[in-house]
Parts: sequence; structure tokens; C-alpha cells
Amino acid sequence: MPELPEVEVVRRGLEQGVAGRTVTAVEVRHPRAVRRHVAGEADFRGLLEGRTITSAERRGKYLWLPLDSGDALTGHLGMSGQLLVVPGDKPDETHLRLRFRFTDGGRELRFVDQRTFGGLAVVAGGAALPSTIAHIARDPLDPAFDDEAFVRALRARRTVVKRALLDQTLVSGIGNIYADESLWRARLHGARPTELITRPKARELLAHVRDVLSESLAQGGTSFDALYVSTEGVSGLFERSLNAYGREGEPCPRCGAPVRREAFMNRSSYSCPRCQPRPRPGRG
DNA sequence: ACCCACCCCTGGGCGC
DNA sequence: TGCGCCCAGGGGTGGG
Repeated sequence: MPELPEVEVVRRGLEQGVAGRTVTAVEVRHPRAVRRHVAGEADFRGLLEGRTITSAERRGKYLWLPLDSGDALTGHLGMSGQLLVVPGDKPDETHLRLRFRFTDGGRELRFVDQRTFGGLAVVAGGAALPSTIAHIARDPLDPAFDDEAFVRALRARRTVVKRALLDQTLVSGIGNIYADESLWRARLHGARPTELITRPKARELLAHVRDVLSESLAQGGTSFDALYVSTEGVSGLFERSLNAYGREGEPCPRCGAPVRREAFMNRSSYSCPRCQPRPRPGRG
């Protein structure tokens, strides 16, 4: 479950469900799930068993669980990953990849991932900020996010605005849904060159990004299907609040024009043809 | 710094 | 029923 609200919902579930607990056994059901742990499965298990998880952290779409050893169990859900906290006697999910049992004998942690784009790894000394995540920018809901630095960096880019929003090293947590929703709110077409976006417009766009992300978080995120759920298996409700994403041919909630869908970066982009006119070549 | 093409996977939906 | 496409909230890589 990809974007910031969905990942934050999972982080909160992990904080409630596994922080303070000690790992007793790790079962690797599919090697791809730990492929980013280059030292291999046995090393992965060895660094976890007997360790206590101290909290649950997130940067952008990455999660990590600091351990009392000073290491961190890091994770990315990819396109279809789930971290579930479930009773041990619950039947295994079809795409169960990893299982973590705890010394208290309570609910276990499962990593379930249909497409296996996601995965977990232990990063040595990564409790504060894992080195493998350090290249990711802060997200707009992070209290330490620097708005003016973002505005400057955005305008300094020589690219188009949707590509910039999706660049996790510039601003993190935004994926295809929330990029399109933010651009719709800002009345900007994603192909607008970043250097032609004025400072006020950039600040307005950032405010819309922040609003969309926090409104979605308040609704538990966006869930088109059962793939995107919390640690408790619960789906979010923000889909009903989407104005552009996935609404091809349906009326723009603002002006009534049918929402268009275009290919961009090998993905679909949804926008209003009237509120978000395509930039003319060579202009803003 | 940035763009592009392509890779990693499984499964659902659709047209034929 | 089956097959072959196309599609899907992700990121990483290597070449230009």
C-alpha cells in the first residue's frame, strides 16, 4: 500500500501491535521478501531473533522498526505489500512471505505481498535513520519539513511538476494517486515545467499536497481493493473523496467536464481538461 | 540533474 | 473455458 497515508496507517498499527515486543522466531517463506538483506536469510533471522522492537518509524513510504541492538528492521510495501498483526492460528495468507513470532506468544507479524516488489531487511546501526532510507526526503506532514527549501528546490528543477512530486528525494510520500489529486486541487497540469511555477503557486501546491495527505490519513487511506489494508486488515475510505484519480470520463466535481486520462511515465494520469489545461509547448 | 527504457512480480479484467 | 493482452497506490538500475 503505497502512498504516505496508507503507510502511516500501517506504521501506527505496528506501533500499537509490535513495539515493545521481543522477536523469538522469524520464518522466511519467500526469498524475494528479504532480497535487500544482502547477507542472506540466516543473517536476517540472526539479527532479529532475541531482539526487542522499540518503536515504529516512517520516512515517506519506507517503514522501519528500531531494535534494542541499535539495528533497524526496514521495510517497503512496494505495490502490494501488507504488514498484518494476526493471531498465530489464523490460516496462512496465499502470499505470506515472512512471519515473526514473539516471546509473549501473542499475535504474530506477517508480511504478505502478492507481487513481491516490497521487502524487508535489517540495517546495521540503523535505529535512528537507516542508511538505505537516508536518501529519501522528509514528507510534508513531517514537522521538520522545510517549506521554503522545497519551493526553491522545486523551481530549480528542470523537469515537469508531476515528475517532481513523484521524486522521493525532493519530497516523499506522494505517489500516483495523491500527485493527481494535489494537481487537480491546484488546477495544474502535471506537464507544467517546474521552473515556470511561481513561488506562490508552489506554496499553494504544497498546501494542497498536505491537505490531501492529511485528509486521506484521517479516512484511513485509499483502498480500491483488499490489497491495501491496515495491520488489522481494515480498508481506508478515502476513495470516495477522490476528485480526479481513477475517474476517467466522470464529471470534474468543480466544472463538470469529463475527467481525462493520459499516459505519463508509463502510468496513468487523471486530470480535468478544463481546470488543468495542458501547457503549450515552450510556455508555462 | 535528469530522462528514458526496462526490470522486478502476480492477478484481475477484458476482448476474442 | 482459455489465451493473450493491458492494467495496477512501488522503486532501482544503467545508459544517454
